[in-house]
Amino acid sequence: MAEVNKRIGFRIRECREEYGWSQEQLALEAELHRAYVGQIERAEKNIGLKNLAKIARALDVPIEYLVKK
Amino acid sequence: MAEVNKRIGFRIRECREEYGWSQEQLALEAELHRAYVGQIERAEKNIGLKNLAKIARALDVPIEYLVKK
DNA sequence: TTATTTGCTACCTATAGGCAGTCGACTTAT
DNA sequence: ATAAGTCGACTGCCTATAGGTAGCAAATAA
Repeated sequence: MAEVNKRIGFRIRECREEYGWSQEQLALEAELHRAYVGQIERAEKNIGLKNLAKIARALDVPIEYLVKK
Repeated sequence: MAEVNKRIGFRIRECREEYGWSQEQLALEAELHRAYVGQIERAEKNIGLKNLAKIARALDVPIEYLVKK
């Protein structure tokens, strides 16, 4: 998967762990499925903007923080 | 389509017009199809990160500029 | 041990990604 | 004027994959 997907996967995991959240808890907050969240963190899916926005909102960070180099 | 898609569609168009580029020229630079670029600008598709990165590179702007509020 | 969490697989369906072609509005050359 | 060219809006269509889920194995913690 593209480098940009690895980057945001890593950032999402980082933020999630700061909260001490499990993937399942994040999934709940973002209204997504836990397995899907895992796939995003592992950069197995090329996430679309809508779901990226959902996750950013759940983590209370701006989208640009997740995508920035 | 989601508000985030409208925002980036507008930003892409803005940047493209600053270059004086047609949708076709941007499509060429970004290695995408002209009709698809039009759909993104009109927020008719929920763009994925990979293609967003392609367009940002073509426009020589950071991705975060396109997604920021 | 037992409970919790994550990794991973296989699978389905909704839609993104991608393309051809038409249309109307403008511009420009003839 | 008008024919030719440019551009963006828009449609319809195909296929690749994102989005979403179930289930189980393998870590991790308690």
